Amino acid sequence: LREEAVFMIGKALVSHLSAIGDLSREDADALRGISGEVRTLGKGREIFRKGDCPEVSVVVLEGLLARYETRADGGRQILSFYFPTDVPSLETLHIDYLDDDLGALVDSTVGLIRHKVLFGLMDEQPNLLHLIWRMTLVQGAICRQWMMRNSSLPAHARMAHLFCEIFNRAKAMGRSTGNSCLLPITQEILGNALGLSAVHVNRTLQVLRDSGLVEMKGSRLTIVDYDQLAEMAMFDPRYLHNRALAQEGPLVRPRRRGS
Amino acid sequence: LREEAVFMIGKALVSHLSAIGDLSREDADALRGISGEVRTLGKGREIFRKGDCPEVSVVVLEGLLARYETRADGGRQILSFYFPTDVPSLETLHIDYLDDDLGALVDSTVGLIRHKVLFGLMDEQPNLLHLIWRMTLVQGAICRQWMMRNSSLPAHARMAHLFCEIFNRAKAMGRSTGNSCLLPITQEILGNALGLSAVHVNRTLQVLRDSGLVEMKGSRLTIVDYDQLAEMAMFDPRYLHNRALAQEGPLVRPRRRGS
DNA sequence: CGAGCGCTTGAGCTGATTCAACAGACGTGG
DNA sequence: CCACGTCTGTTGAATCAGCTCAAGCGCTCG
Repeated sequence: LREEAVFMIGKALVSHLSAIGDLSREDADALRGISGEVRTLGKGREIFRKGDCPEVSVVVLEGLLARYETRADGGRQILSFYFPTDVPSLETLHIDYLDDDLGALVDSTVGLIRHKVLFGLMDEQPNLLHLIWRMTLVQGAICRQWMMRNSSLPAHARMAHLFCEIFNRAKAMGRSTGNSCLLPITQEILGNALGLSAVHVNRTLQVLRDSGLVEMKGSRLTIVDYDQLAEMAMFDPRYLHNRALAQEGPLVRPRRRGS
Repeated sequence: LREEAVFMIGKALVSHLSAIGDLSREDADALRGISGEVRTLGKGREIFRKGDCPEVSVVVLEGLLARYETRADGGRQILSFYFPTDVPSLETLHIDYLDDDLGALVDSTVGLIRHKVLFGLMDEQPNLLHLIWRMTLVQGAICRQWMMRNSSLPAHARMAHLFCEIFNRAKAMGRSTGNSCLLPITQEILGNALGLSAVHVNRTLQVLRDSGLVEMKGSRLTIVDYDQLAEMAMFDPRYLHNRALAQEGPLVRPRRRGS
């Protein structure tokens, strides 16, 4: 089982990188040859803390991680979500120390790859270096959208935008089922990401639900009316720089659900 | 004059990169050998637009650029400021197209370096590749702070935080004079960055001014009481990953982690 | 001199917050 | 198996931070 899990690290990287760029056969083989430690993380556990200087990078295999900053008053701001195949903490390859915490929002399993291994890989396959660099840049693009969203959209559009992003990311990684995907977070956590109070998240969510735009129950997010949701959020998936989403047209609207 | 200006491109890069990492003599010489086009940009002019796919990277030599997104309702969100020696649009090295606009907030002069030149440089000096990559990651760290700030700080702390960042960045690049630095922006632009209305920027600024924390007149920002300002903003300059600022703040030794 | 831009001020409004209470689901231990 | 605490979601009421609208002021520049 654990043996098998090790292969998951390479697989996750292959699937993530080929979604944002061209992966040659050799590149893919090299990635699949990666070995690393597989670790399970209990809900709420942190894997890196502000100030850490890790020698490994993390690949999410299952579950959900988040990067967040805890404020003095106890509140926290979530800076990004990491779903399976995402690679948080890539910046530790080139940066002296971490600015914020990285933790599991639910029970999760992650792969740890030593930087040494990654550097070796990138030395031999320059194309992989470009793709990994690109991955960090895509994360930057996502971060800018979060900032735009949290700074200048009203609550309902803010929430709609995040839902669109999450669903699109899930879909792009083959992790959506029809018009729904996993999203195992509480309303409070949603608030931490959106910069809203838990109470207001609750009320805003009700509006979206009652307008027939989304459902959110259990740990599953269901997009009932994507077009309207995307319009409300002014959502344009191109910032995700994901090939599976690239054709979604120059304006806000994707073709048809379930295409 | 223009001949001289060309050298500025290399100089700017040397000074910026050596502030965030170790630059060998050869690295520095290679950078100083860079040639590129120098261009002046009138206030309000854009150099890149959303959707562009430029073949050059920009180095700010003089003035102030910003990356911003214009919303449907006409409002805009500024996503980052670029002061002299900053390199916006680095992500175009590895990404298919730009997500937002890049424009000059005041009359500015920039250097344009062809990607080909940069790639050649990074091929020959791997250390430069690492440093340039790191530069993109530092920009990511700054972006996350902006998100934190705009999502979860009240107006006065938000403004204080931005002022601290701007002053620290200026100081780190040797562009501060005593406790002041250039900041040629209107209150409206400040609002575009902070996600606040111009009116509220005005009132908030008055509070900071009347409390004896900052002055802002002409195009100059003066930090009257840095300590109090930084405390109000919970500002910790380490996210700038700049060596000149490393010793500031309550020092926590970076821990080594991972195995 | 007038025009325009940026700053300032006031008044009223609204979106979001806080505080507080309660209901349902879940899991744990007795 | 039930009793209990905990965690999540829901609701109401009061409050407040920040917004909009609107007017006026003081530059600077043509």
